[in-house]
Amino acid sequence: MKKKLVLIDGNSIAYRAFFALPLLNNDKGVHTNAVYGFTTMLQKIMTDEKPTHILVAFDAGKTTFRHKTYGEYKGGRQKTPPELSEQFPYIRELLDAYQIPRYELENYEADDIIGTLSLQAEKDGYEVKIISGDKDLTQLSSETTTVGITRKGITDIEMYTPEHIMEKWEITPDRIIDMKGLMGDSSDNIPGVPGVGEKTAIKLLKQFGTIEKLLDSIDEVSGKKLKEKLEENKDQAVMSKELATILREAPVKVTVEELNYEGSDDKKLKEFFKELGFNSLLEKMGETVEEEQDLQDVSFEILTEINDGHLKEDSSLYIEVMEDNYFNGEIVGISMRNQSGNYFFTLETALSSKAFKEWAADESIKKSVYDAKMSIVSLRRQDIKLNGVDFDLLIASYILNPAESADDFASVAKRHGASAIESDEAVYGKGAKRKVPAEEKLAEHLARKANVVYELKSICEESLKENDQYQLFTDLELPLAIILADMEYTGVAVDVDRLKEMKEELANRLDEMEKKIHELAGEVFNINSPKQLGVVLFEKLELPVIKKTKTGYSTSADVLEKLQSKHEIVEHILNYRQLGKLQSTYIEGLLKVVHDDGHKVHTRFNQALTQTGRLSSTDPNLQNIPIRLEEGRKIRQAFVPSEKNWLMFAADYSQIELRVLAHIAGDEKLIHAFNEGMDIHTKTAMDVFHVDADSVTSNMRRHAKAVNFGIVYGISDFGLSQSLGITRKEAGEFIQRYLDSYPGVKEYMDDIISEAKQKGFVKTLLQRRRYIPEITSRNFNLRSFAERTAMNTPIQGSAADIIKKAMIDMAERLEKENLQSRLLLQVHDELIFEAPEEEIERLKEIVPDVMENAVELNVPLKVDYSYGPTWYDAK
DNA sequence: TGCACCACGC
DNA sequence: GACGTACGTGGTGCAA
Repeated sequence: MKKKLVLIDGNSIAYRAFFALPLLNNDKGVHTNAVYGFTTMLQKIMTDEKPTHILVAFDAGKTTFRHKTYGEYKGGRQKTPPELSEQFPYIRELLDAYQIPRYELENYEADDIIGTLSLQAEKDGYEVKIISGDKDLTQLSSETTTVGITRKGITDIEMYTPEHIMEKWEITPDRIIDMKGLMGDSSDNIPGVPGVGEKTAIKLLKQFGTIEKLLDSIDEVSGKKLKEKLEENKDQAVMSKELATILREAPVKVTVEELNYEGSDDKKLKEFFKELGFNSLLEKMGETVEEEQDLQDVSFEILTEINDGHLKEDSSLYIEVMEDNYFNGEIVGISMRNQSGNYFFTLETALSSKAFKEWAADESIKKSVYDAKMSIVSLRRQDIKLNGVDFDLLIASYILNPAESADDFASVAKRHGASAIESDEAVYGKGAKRKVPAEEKLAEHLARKANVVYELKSICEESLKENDQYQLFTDLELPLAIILADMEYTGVAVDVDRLKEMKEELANRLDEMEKKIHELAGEVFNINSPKQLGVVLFEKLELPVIKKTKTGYSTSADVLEKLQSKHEIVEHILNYRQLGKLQSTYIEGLLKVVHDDGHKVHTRFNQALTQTGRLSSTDPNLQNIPIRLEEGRKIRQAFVPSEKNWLMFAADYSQIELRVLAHIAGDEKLIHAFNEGMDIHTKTAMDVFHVDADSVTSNMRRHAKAVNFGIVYGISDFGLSQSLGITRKEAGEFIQRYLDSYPGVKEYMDDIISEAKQKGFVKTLLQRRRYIPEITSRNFNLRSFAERTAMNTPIQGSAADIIKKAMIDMAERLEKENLQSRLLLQVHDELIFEAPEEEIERLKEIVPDVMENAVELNVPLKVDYSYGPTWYDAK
C-alpha cells in the first residue's frame, strides 16, 4: 500500500473553525465551537484520505525567525480572542485521544514544520496531503503533494494541485512566493508592493517569471506608475518574498516514519466527547446519549372520556401528526392544558366526545395552539371544527424572528425560555426507525408540549407588543392561517386524464430525443447525469469548457446555450432537459400527489419559513408551475375547477414590488410614473439611457427590465451581469445609472442600510422584521449580501404583507356577499380562485377592488385578471 | 441518507 | 482586493 502522510496546520484550522461556527457552549460554559469544528474537519480528513501517517503542527510562541527579517511581521494582528485561546488545550486533548502526534517548534511556524516534513516525505516516496486555512501553503504543492485549503466553513476543502494552481492563477506553485512578495499579505502584515494586487502580480509574473527577474528587467514594465512603485519598493518586494517563503529545512526533531497512525483511542475519545457535550459525535460512535435530565416532572392525566370539567376557556391545545404532511398522516394524540389541568387523549376519545367537539368549534372559547393551520386541517379531516384560535406559538415565534423559527417544537420552546422538553427525534426516532412510542411516553411528551404553549402565550404576546408586532400577529397572520387552512383543505382539482395523456406523449418524445442524443454522442449514457454528460461533451466531443463546478464540468443551461453553435447535440440536450423537467417534476410529480378521492391536490403553504414574509408551497409546490415557455405552460391545462360550470379566475398585481419601492422611497419620478400609468420598464429605460419614449429599443427595455428585477430581488452586479450576459463592470454601471436617475431610491437605499446597522433589523409596512447582523461584518461578501438584504426585504416583504392583507379582505368580502367562489392559491403576487360562471361578473368587480385597496400607498396598486375553464386559460 | 447539480416560479 | 453573490421546492444521480 502506498504510504500517505497528512500534515495539518493546527492553528489555522482552529481559527477557521472558530470563526466559521457560532460560539457554542457546553453545559459547563466552556466554549467549544473551534474544538467541534476541528473535530468534524479531522473526521472528514480521516475518512477521505485514510492516511498511513499524520501530524498536526502548531505555531510556538509569538516570535519567529521571520521577526528578525522584519520586526513588523504579523504586526497589527488582532490578538487571539480569549474564547478561542481557551479551546487550544481541548484541541490538544482531542488529538491525544485520536492518538495523532502534534508538534511545535520554538522560533518556527507551523508552516515551516509542514514544509520540512513534506519535503522529507516526498523524498521518501510518500503521497502527501497538507490541510490548512491559509493559501500560503499552496506553494508546497507538487506532483506528490496536494494542499487542501478550507473554503467556506470547515469541511469544504479546495484541493490545490499544481494543475489547479495553474488554472486558477496561471502560475506554478513555486511562483506563489513571488506573487505574495508583490501583492503582500495583510493578515501577516507582509507589505508587498503598494498598488499591486493579485491581478497585477500574476500579469507581471507571467511576463517575467520571478521577482528577481522582474527587478532586473524593470524597464520593460508597462505603465509608468506601476514601474515607479516597483522601483520604490524593490527591497520591500524581495523581503516580502522572503517572509512568504516557507522554510523546508527547519530543525524538526521528528521523522516521517515516526508519524505512522494506528487509530484512535476510542474509549478516551468517547470520554472527551462526553465532557464537551458533543452528542452528535458520540452517537456517530454508536453511543446512546442519555437525555439531559433536567426535564421536570410533569403531572398530567390520560383522559378516556372528556367532559365539561376538562374543557375551559384559555386552553392550549396540541395536535400531534407524525407525518409532516398532515393530509396523509393521522392524528396520533392530542393534549390540552388549562386551569383545570394537563391532559392527554387519543383521537378516538376526542371523536367520541360531543363536549369536546362543541368546545373546539366554539368561536368564543379561546385556544392557543402550535401551528394553527395544521391543527385546523388535521381536525377538520376528522370532522372536528376548530375555531377561536387566538394564539399560535409557531407563528408568534416566526414573527418575532423569522430566521430562528425552525419548524421544530423543542427549539422554539427553548428559545423562548419554556421549561425543558425532549426533542421529537428523541421521542419518535428518525428515518426508518421513526414510530409512535408507547402511549405513556407519547402522553407525557404531548402533555409537555401543551404545557409549553400554555406557558409561552403571555411571554410571546408581551414580546410581540414590545416590537409593535402584535397587530401583525392578530390581524394579519392569525386570520391568514385560517384562510390558508381553508385553501389547503379545499384543494385544487386536477384533470388526471389530461396529465396522463401528456405523460404518454412526452414519454414518446423523450425516447426519441434520447436515441438521437446517444446517436450524436456515439455512445449510450445517462443524459440526466451531469457527470456522464460532462464526459461526453467536454472529453469525447471536446467542446470548450465554459464553467466548472466544484465536482466537475458545469452543464447548466447557460453553459449549454453558449455551446449551441459548436455541436448539434447541445440543442437536443437542452430540449431533453426541458421536457425531462416537465415530465419528472410536473407531470409525474403531480400525479404522485393527487388524492384518490376527488382527484385533488392539497398543497401545504408554509407560513413560517421565508425570511421575507412570503409563503412557500409544498407537496405539491403550486407556486412554480411553468408559465414562461408554452410547452410547460400547458401543464396548467390540468388544473381545473372542482365543480361543473365553474371557471378558474386569476388576478395578479402589476409590478407590486416596484410600486412598493416608489412608496417607501418616496421617489417622485417613480411615483409620477405609476400615477401616470406608464410602462415601468420603458420608463426606466428612458431615464437610464436618457432617451424619449420613442427611442427606447427592445434591447434597452430588456436591460431596464433586468435592472428593475435586480432592484426587486436585491441581486448583485454579478447577478445582473449573469442575467444580461454582460460584464460585471457594465452591470455595476447600469445599477449606478439607475440610482442616479432615481435619487429618491438612492436615498432610501442609503438610509435603510444605516438604519439596519443601527437597529440590527429592517422592517416592512406592516412591521414584519428581518434581523441582519452581518450588516456590520468586516467580511466584504457577508456585508454586501447583508446590505442587499436590507434594501430588498422591506420591498419584497411589504408586497407579501399587502397580498396577505388582500387575502383576508377577500375572504371577508366573499362571505359578506354570500358568494360561492373560493380562493384556491396564492402565488406571491397573484390569487387564483374557482368560481361559478354566474359569479364571474361579480368577481371582475370585487377582486381588483379588494386587492387594489388592501392598503393605501402613495401610488395606485393595479390588478389584472382573467378567467377560463382551466388555469391555463386564465391568462 | 445526504449532497451536488439542475431547473421551475416569483 | 476580498471568491460568492434574490428566495424558495423538487427531481435525478451518486457515493456512503
